[in-house]
This record gives sequence, structure tokens and C-alpha cells, in this order.
Amino acid sequence: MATINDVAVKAGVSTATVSRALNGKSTVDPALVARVLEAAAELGYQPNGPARNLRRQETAVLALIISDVENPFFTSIARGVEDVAHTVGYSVVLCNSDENPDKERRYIDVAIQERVAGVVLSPTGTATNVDLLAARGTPVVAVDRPLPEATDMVLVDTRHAAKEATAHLIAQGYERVGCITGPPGIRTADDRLAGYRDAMRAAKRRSSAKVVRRTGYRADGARQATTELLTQDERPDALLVANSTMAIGVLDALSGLGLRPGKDIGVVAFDDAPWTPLVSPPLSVVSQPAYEIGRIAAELLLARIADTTREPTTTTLNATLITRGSSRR
Amino acid sequence: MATINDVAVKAGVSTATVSRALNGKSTVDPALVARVLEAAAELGYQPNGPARNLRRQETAVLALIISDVENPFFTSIARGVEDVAHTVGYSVVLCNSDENPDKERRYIDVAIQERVAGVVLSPTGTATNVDLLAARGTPVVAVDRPLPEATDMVLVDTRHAAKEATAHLIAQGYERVGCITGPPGIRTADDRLAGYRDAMRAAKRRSSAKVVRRTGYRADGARQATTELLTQDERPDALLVANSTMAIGVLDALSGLGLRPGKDIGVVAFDDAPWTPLVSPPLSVVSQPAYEIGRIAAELLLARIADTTREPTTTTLNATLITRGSSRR
DNA sequence: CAGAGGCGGGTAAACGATTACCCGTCACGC
DNA sequence: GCGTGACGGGTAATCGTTTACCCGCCTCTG
Repeated sequence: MATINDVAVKAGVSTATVSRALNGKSTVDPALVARVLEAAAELGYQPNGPARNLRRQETAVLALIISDVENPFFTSIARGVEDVAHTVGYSVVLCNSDENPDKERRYIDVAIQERVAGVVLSPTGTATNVDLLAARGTPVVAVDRPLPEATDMVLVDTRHAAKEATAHLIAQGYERVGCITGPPGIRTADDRLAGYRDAMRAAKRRSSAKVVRRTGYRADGARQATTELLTQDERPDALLVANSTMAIGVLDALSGLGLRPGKDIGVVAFDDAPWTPLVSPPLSVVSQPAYEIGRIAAELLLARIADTTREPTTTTLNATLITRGSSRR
Repeated sequence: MATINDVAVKAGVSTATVSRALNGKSTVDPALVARVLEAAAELGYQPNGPARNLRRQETAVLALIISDVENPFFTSIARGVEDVAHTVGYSVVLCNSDENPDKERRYIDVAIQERVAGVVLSPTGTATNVDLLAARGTPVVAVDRPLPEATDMVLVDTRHAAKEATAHLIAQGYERVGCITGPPGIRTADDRLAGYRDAMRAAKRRSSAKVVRRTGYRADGARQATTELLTQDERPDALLVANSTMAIGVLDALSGLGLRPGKDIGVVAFDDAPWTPLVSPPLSVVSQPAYEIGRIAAELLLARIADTTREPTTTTLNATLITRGSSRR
């Protein structure tokens, strides 16, 4: 592998000049620049990233740590982050914490060790991991879920959206609305449950623990929860489902039980996955602006990298309820 | 940020001993190890990755360059790669080439500059980009699509699967089977079309260019293509669709046209996305072993990193046709 | 008891870039 | 004609690790 020294020798100049010519930092004789460029091209010179990063004490890399690569909500965020980062020459590396604090911790360690310029994170929990970043001064932006630390955050008013969705189900005449949400401790799961309860209270409905289930944010947990809920005595006749991955499990269970969404049981799910209009009847959803979240998070992160002293801001975006057939009789 | 030197001073030993104690390379007095560990913990020492990588001339990072983070097929591959990599202490960074040779090129440059240990790549095209990696000696494994270079590859016998799927549609009594596939030059798109033609020829059907459309591997292109196909004179009464993202566009267009999959028009799509059983009627699919692809690719890559002289191998996996309601009248 | 050999641990040289510092040259002004 | 300043470009220090090499001490053997 050619080094800067090889290029320097070939072009008949010093390494300093090569560096300057290649980075355009200081003014170099155009003839020399041409010689250097030619030499570099002939040798197929690619700068050594680690060496550069070591010397510069900085990298043009952002880490994006999300909790599920297979969830379209998070991949949309990823796209938003990427699009912004690329326009300013940053690379994005995507890490998958799998809703697992250990993996999250490990990726945060990697991010610190590789000295990335900043981190976008959807925290799995209360995350003592994050103080490591704070301690080192690595800028962090939390997305989807808040952090106790004073960092920039981009959130969605998910509690309000859950309330609205539940109220919609009630208004549609469903008598006993239930809720399937994620594990305790994950803020979005808690908030969606809280919003559901808000709506029940506002409508003077008794929200029995019997119509609420908490399970992993995955299809199989939701499938099982649905079956349980609907084979007990106090059966709900409508469900608020906390994300689109779970919705797959729910819809699958319903079809197994021979229940038709909309007619037999109202369903509203979070996240407007691309397939939701295609099922029959089309699925009512709470659409979250995932791409926006990513875009804004990246912008905040870049701003903080440029100026570490900025006051942390919290941006809360709105989700919109899209009512379709699954919540109309 | 604490350096190894700070730790050495605090523990009252040399930096060499700290390095040895932390990496467990050579045998160090247990008492010293304890002192070093304690000092490191107190200082919150995190090794400087770039410095380490520079010195070691290697990194424990794999790059995974895929063409669409929003496509479940590729995210399943990602999971397979990750799972394997993590068990042996490698990190995986995910890059999104977006089916765009320029972005791919850029990510390959980044991978080279950062001196990653290896690359898993779903090539966008004939990809002259890849010789850069070859030239540098960075191990590469191609997934989903072949490379002209002699590298390890993990492929799917997609042409055969396409033929089988088409034959199935014909056997179900559909008269005029059409095909919607990806852009020319993308091997999977070409192969699926070839397989479709194989089946048509075998069944002595005339495969008119009028029932074939090529478009970007995305929902909107497929939506438009479907509408065009079905509003012309020679309307197909069945469609082979080349991936699940396109299937969304196709199903959407069909519902807009008031055509019921299965009854009015047979549909088989590639990729067993999680939602495919939920639409009505359930979508017949060609299920590709995406997770397996990722797993095997990672294993091949690690094997090649360990031994650069191995003969390149090509693994071809089988896809399985899952027939559901959308291909039965 | 002396010499050899082993082993733990320190010193310092890499790794490959960037950049502070310095030096030579040239132009310009007095 | 000489001093000064600007500027292009070279020399070498530096970033934080890892590790080759070396040294001193301890133990074991003849």
C-alpha cells in the first residue's frame, strides 16, 4: 500500500507538500499540485485513515446506534441521518443494539474508541452507558426516546398520539379498547400506554389491566399477547398496537382467530410501514415522521460538533393519525 | 482523555506493561495487572482506536455495503453478518449505497481508507470500484449479486427460482404472464427476467415485450409499470414481481385498478417480507434465505481474513416458492 | 559455586499522516 | 543597493499505541 512518502518521492517533493496539495490547505504551486496528483493517481494512493485520524484527533464519521435494523421506523431515521451527513462529507456507520443494553454499551465503547465525531442514539433504557460519551465530550443526540442527561433530543409526542388514536377507537364505537405495547422501561412503550390510559380516563372508561399486555417490540410477542387477550373472558373489541413490527403479529393472530379487523375488532398501530395500506382492510396507523427525525438529529449533531457550547435542545415532532378501514366498522 | 501513558504513570509501570496487561499478550505479574486495571478503571481509560489501528495495521471492523437499508431482504442479510461477526469480536458498520455506483464507490473508498478488515458487498453494477479493494488486498465477499473478479460470493439461484415461480403461474392457468423486474445491469433483475423467459419458452408461451417492464427496484416505479401494463391492449393476467419493495407498488396499483390478486390477476413476488402473509389474499412469494446469506458471507469473509490464500468459493443457495392465495384463482 | 537460560518488564522505535517552525528566494520600496 | 516582508516548501515533531530488543535477576544444573 502506497504511503504519502511514496507519493512524495515519486513527485520529487516532500511529504508536507503532498499533504498540502492533497488537502488544499495552504497554497501550493499549481505545477507541483499537478505532479503530486499525478503521482498519487499512478500509485493508487489512498490516505491511511487511522494515521490521519490519530494526528488530527478527529474523524468525519457519525455513529448511528438504533435498536432494530429490521424495523422500518428506524431505517427511515437512518436514511434521514445519512442524507444530511453525506451532504457535508461525513460518513455514517450504523450499529444495531437490538434493544439490548449490553450491545448498546459495546457499540458506545466502539464509538468512543474509534473517536467518532458524534453519536445518534435511540437509547434502550436509562442507559448509564451514555455518561461515557458525555464524560469524553462526544456529542450525542437522542432520537425517539429521551435521555436523563442534558443532550439534544428529537422526540415524537407519542403519548398524545396514543391518546388521540385511542380516543378515535372509542369514538368509532368500540366498547372495550385494549393495548399491546413494548416492555416496561422503554420510554416509547411507557408513553404509548400512558396516552392510551389518558384517553380511557377522559372517556370515563375503566381501563382494566386485563386488556393490556406488554411484550418485546417484536411480532411473535405481540402474536401471543393478542391470542391471550382474545381468548380470555374480558375480551377487548379494539386494540392500540405500539409499533408496526408488533402489528404484524397482531394481524396474524387475528386472522388465526377468524376476527376481521375493523368489523370484529378495531385496530390502530404505530408506524406507517409501507405495507400498511395493503392489508385488508387497510390498517389505521399513527404515522411518525421518521425521516424528519433522522434529518433533524443529524443537523443538531453537526451543529453541536461545530460548537460544543450550544444549549441542548429538545425537538418534539407530531405524529399524525391516519384512519383507515381497520378502525371503522 | 486519558492515554496509556497516564495509566502507566498512575500504576507506576511503563506503557509497555500497561499495553501487555490490557491485551493479555505476554505474561505479566498478576499484581501488576491488578494495579494497571485499577488505574485504567479510575481514569476511565479507553484505548485510542486510530492509534491502535495505525500501529497494528489492522482493524476488527467489517464493512457491509448494501444497496437499500429499507429493503427487508438486505436488513436480514445485515443481521446474519452481524450475528457472526459479533461472536468473534468484530464490529460491523453498515453502509447504504442506494443502488448508486457513486455512493458505492465512496463507501469503498472510506472502507479502504479506514483499513477495515473486510467488506461484504451487494454490488450495484459491474463495479470497477471493486478492483480498488482487490488491489489493496482487502478481502471481499459479494452477496446477492456476482462480481467478475475472483472473490467469494454468496448467491441465490434466482433464475431457477424465477422460472419455477413463472411455471407455477402458468400451471395455475394464467394465460398471459408478465414480469416486472429491476433495471438492466443489476444481475438479480436480469436473472429473474431470464428465469421468467426460460419458463415461458418451456411452456411454449410467447413472451411478448409488451408484458415485461423494467424499472427501479422501488415501489413507485413498480406502481407505474403495473398501471401501464394493465391499461394497454395486451394485458397480462399474472405478474412475476422481482422484489418485495416493488410488490408494494404492484399491489397498490392493482387495488387502484380494482383487480383482485389471485382471482383477476396472479401475483408472485420475490422476498418473503414479514407482511406478505397478511395481505388479502396472502401473497405468494419466492423466499430467499437472506439471514443465511449474511451468515455465510460473514463466515467466508472471516475465513479469508484469517487466510488470504484460500481459493475463492461461490455458494449458491436455493430459494423456495411459497404459494399462497395471490397465485390461485 | 559459577554459568546458562528463562522470564518479567523497561526503553525506544516504529506505524503514516498533519503541521509548527524555519529557511531561502524574490519583489518591492526607500 | 540593501533591508524587509511575503510566500512557497522542506525538516522534523507529534498524535497514542504496540512490540522488538535488551537488561537484570532468579533459578536450575553440572
